[in-house]
Amino acid sequence: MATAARSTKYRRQSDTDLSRMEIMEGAALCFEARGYSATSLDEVAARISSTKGRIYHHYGSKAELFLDVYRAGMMMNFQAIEPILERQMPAIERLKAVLKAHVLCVIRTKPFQNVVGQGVDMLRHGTMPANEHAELEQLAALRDAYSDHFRTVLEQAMADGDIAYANIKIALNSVFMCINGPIVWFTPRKGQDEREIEAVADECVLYAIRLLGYTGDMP
Amino acid sequence: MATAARSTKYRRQSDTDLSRMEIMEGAALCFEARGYSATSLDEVAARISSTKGRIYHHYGSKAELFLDVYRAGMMMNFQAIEPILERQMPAIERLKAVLKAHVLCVIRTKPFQNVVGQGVDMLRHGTMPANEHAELEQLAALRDAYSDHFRTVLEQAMADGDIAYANIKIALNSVFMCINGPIVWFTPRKGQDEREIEAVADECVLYAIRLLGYTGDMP
DNA sequence: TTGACAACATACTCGATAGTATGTTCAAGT
DNA sequence: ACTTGAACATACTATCGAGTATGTTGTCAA
Repeated sequence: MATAARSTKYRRQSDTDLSRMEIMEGAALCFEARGYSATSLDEVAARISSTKGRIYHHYGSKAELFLDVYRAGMMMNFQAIEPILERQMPAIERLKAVLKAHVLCVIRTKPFQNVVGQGVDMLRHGTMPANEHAELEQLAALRDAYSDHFRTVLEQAMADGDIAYANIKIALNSVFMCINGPIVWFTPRKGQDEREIEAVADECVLYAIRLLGYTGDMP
Repeated sequence: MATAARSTKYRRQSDTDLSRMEIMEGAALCFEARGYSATSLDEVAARISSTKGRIYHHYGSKAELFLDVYRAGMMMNFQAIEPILERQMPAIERLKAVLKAHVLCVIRTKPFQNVVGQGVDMLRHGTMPANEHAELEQLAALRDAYSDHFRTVLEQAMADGDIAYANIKIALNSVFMCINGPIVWFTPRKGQDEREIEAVADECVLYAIRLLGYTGDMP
């Protein structure tokens, strides 16, 4: 009985998560296309051939949905790079690998990453209603933690003498601008296979490490 | 009489331009802080201690005001770099100079540049009502022309063998991401003098040309 | 001085949309 | 069979903000 109840609960939970994910994907596309405040929940619902009722069944407000998309985007990023951080290799190699993993991730999850970006400067300028503001800051902390992973690898590679920068804040910001670039300028074309995407990513990574003073070649 | 009428007209025109500029500055700050669609014209009016009536006296719509800010931002950019393009010097030196002029310009006119950025991806995603859409495309062409100036210098420096890139579209995008970075991450601090700002600009330029494979030092 | 107009301010309208209240369906449990 | 509740859809309300209509003031020309 406990088992039955639990299995039921799990199945239900799974259904719920599936439904929420579908909503989030539609929301991410809409937010990317027109921005948070220009997007109506009716649009989001229409995109997934549904109605606003479904969204409000799963989310308490528009802001709550936005924050869930934000969180999902950050999770995708962490999952992309964390396995690499544990590898035993020279810092410069780990840096290359982590940068490439990040670029591939942002290309593949572009709408979500765009929402992350919107969330970042939403916090910076204090939009967002007061009640959700707490969670927004929590997500910003997540973003900082993510950024710190890169900062650490940068400092190690700098200590090894493989790269050189003046001000780490500016250097890190510039690197992020560079590897997040595809969020802005990349447009997937019809019939673009995995090879081409990887080539784009490689070029972005090359520019990012060159920016840091690296003069070697790419593997 | 004709002279008197013209002088009056000119003075009026000057007053009008002053008033419009004040409105534009308020609008740029608001658009930067909360985005185009989240910004109400009442907010813009309040920021300049005025009312919506004044704005609608000078502009036919919210979109029209936005486009005027966009255009003003682009003009600031052109004025910053055009004198440099005519200088006689090696392409790589002209590249450095033009990059620095751009960075200094975006730092000094940050709110306007932010609006330019919003305008760019407004076109990309087809927001903006149909009637103003024509002018938006006209402004996008301006933006392309601006970008072409950089592309040209890049190609010359490449021909001289001073820099090296694989795909010029990706390289150019990466350079712009880098030198436009301050629009996003730069926050002016109290008592920050011209020297510090120039140091930030120099570092951005350094990263931008390193990104292109330049291995020399900065002057 | 008076008429006219530019440059606003004030006071409205009206459509869009976030949020809510209520209705419907269907699957699972008893 | 009947109940219950999750997962929606439908129908409504309330607010906010773009745009408009009208009022006010100061200035210049005749």
